[in-house]
Amino acid sequence: MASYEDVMSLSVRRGFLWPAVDLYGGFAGFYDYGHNGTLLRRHWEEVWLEHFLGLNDNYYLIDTSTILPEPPLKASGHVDHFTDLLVTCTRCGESHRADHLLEAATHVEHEGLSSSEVDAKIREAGIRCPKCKGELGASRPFNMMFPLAVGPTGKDAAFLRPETAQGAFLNFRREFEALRRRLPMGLAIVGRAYRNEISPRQGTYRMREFLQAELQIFFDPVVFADQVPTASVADVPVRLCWAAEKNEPTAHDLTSKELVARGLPTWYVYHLVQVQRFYLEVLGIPREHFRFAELDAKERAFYNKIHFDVQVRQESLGGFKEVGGVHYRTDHDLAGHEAGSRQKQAVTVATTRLVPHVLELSFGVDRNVWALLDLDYTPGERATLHLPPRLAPIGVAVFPLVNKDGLPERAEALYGLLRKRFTAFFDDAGSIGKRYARMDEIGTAFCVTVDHETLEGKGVTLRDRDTQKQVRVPEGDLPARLESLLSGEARFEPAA
RNA sequence: GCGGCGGUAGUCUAGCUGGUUAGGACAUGAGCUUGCCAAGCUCAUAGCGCGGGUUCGAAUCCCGCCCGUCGCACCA
Repeated sequence: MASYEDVMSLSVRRGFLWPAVDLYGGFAGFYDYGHNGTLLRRHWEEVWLEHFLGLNDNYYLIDTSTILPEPPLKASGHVDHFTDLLVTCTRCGESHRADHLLEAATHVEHEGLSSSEVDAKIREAGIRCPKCKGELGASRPFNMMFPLAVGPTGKDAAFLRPETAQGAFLNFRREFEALRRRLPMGLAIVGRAYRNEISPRQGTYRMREFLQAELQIFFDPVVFADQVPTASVADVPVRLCWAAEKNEPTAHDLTSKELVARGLPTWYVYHLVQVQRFYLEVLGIPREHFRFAELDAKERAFYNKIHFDVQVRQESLGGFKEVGGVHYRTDHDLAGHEAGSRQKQAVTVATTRLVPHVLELSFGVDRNVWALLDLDYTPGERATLHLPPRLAPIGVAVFPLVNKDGLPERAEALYGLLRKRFTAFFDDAGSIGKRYARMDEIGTAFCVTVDHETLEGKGVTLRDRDTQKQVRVPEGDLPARLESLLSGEARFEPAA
């Protein structure tokens, strides 16, 4: 666990991440990744893809446009739901959401009203500022999406995509054909999304440009439960809290069976287990720092029927914070695009004709990287980033014990060999202890040192980050040994 | 967006009741050392967020902006 200051200091000093454009004073809501941050993030993406595409043979990665014209975003609901009309009090300057004020005063929902209609209704109902009773000014639209002018006239409205998900829905029909009409079908996208956040804060937690990793699973709700091995997870405890407990730092363990008994679909619970496995086993998040958090109907997005957030407790962000979500979007998206595009989205599988439903596994990549930095970093005398070996920016570092007697040349030759298979790093500056310390702080799990015994054919030393223990390994065995250590197949055994 | 607090080398910080060659620690680079965990010595690099104002003189006082942070609002 590390404080916000510790995470930022490490990130800046060691080339993980920092505020974008800080040369010019910074640009709120945007962060850049340095060389180590980029490697860490890429490794996170690799294990994410491996884990989630591995859930089914029919799950694939695609890549789609980050700019979308208005019609699909109208159909998805973003144009209407993503735009709020704000009214500002002429006396105290406080801004309020017009629809909230109207709803509070008239107890009627007011959706999709224009700015002038809202102004008329506010006057009609005689609504004043709830804070100071001052007179309210004219309403103005605030859209969380970034508008763009595309083409020479810029007449056709377009936006930077507010989520990657739409790319999967827009390409559903094409991929369904290309993948030979099978369900379930999974389309994953790892890419950037953009939201004009009112107040971006807390490092990479809330940004205006961010990376999402999402898997949209298209399925037939009638048969999906029989298509996933739900029995295999029946007794697995799932760590979660209910909507009413979300503000408490608590969590319970309920088995999959119990969750199903409470009314969650078996296929939904199965995916909760798979997401939990990713966090606990692949990312190595301590169990007590992980939970799912239920969202009630009021908090859920308009399209979600069942929604649990994935949360990781972080000291730097002050508690459990959302890093992902498991959303049952029903047929909302495909049905919406069917209406918007007037193109049929229903498909026939075997004898059933249906508009597939969608289960969305959605993750904020930057938030995940931040969570790893928070949880895995222990600052102090022996500052160490305890990343899972595979995720570390550098897989293996190679050092000569001293800079004489031909050791540097020998070490460099070994480095040249290893770098073809691993993310390797060579260093001959300063003392050996300092080099180990530097590697500890960026999470390098294994360091290889060439010493005088190496020259006598007695192999090299292999050092483990977390125990600081060493073993001698014949140079020829090194690649295979590192391979199994980095993949997690083998553990470092000082006695071996 | 509103209000409180803040912004000094890469990092952490002293200085902030105006006058300092803006100090330190760590980090970084070069060299000498170095025989396994941030050792030592020598030298070096590098800073007052941006802009304006007050003043003989501004890191220091005032204003605007930017950025950060906490609270409110927002987070479909």
